[in-house]
Amino acid sequence: MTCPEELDPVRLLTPRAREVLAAARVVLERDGWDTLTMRSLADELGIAAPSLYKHFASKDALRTQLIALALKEFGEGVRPVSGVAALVRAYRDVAAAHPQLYRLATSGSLDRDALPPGLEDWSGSPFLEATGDPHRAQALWAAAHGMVILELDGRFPTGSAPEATWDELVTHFG
Amino acid sequence: MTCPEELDPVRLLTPRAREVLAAARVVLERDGWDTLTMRSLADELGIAAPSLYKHFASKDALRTQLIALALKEFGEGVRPVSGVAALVRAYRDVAAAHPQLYRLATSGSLDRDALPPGLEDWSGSPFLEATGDPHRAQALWAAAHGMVILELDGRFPTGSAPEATWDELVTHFG
DNA sequence: CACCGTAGGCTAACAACGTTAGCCGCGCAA
DNA sequence: TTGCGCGGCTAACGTTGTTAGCCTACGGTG
Repeated sequence: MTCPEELDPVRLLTPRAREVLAAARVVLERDGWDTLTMRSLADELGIAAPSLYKHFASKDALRTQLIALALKEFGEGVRPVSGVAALVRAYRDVAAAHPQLYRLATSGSLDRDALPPGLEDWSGSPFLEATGDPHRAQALWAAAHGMVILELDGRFPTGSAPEATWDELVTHFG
Repeated sequence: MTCPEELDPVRLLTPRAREVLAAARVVLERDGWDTLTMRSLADELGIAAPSLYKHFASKDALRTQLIALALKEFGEGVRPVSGVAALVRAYRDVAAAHPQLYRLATSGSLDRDALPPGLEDWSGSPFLEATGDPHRAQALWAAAHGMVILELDGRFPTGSAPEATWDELVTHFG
């Protein structure tokens, strides 16, 4: 399932800006957000750091575009899906495939005004479809996110969450 | 319920270091972690920034001590408690009372070697007591954390999670 | 053809950040 | 008295995000 075109965040970017964004993705996933420096990103592109500001107003604006990209891709990666178990499984997998992007997209503040209107809702709608109820959807999403982010941050004693813990979650919401 | 003395992270600190830590708490809750600067913290104490390094080896070491403090206090704030509903309620309240400290303590990497051994387990044990099963405990904790952190970061459309969403969570795990 | 705006680079520089080096004064114990 | 350690200080470094100002190539328009 692919994202409706009017929600595609890349749509409004100039071609060169898309290349910058793509490079930022690579560096992000390789180094993490805090280690992604305007200079290191510029190096990746073979240009000087200040040149980046021809394409993005600030590092934070770049972050917002990366988040928008993530919402699109995660939304696509989790759709189509039927049933809570499959949704949770897909959510988990898509996060594990791009851990740094996931963390960036789901942690800290979010500049909603800079996002294509409707993208955030579209990205989360599979949870609504799987549960049939808005509050159940929110609760399931929060639970799945909690599992993923704690696992990403190595907060479980075993390092990653045991399969049985995931099963527990699915059981309660299934 | 109070934390066993041998788990108290403040125990090993010099008196002056405790004052620095207390000031850091104030500044953290007021400004947030990224805006807490070695210089701003020093200002709060009326000293110069480099002097802080007489008490903590780095900003990250300071962060670790704040996290240890948080584990202790959150563990205390949530105990004694009986039943899933009451635990979730207490968890939510204690996080809402110190949002910045909560975010700091539960996000990003954790230097376990610098924590009093057993503190992390002790802090999480109420979930084990309330559920009676390790995996259920982990799942419930992850779900509660997901709710709290998404709410703190303003990720719910309504700003904060509706009461009904919390009820949903409690219902499924109750 | 001459013109000019725009896209996209560049260097130099700034302020703020975490951090280090090196120095100094006080108080207490041998 | 001497020494030492605790807890301050200033000066400075490298790195960060960011700004200012300049230059070049190119694509359309008079």
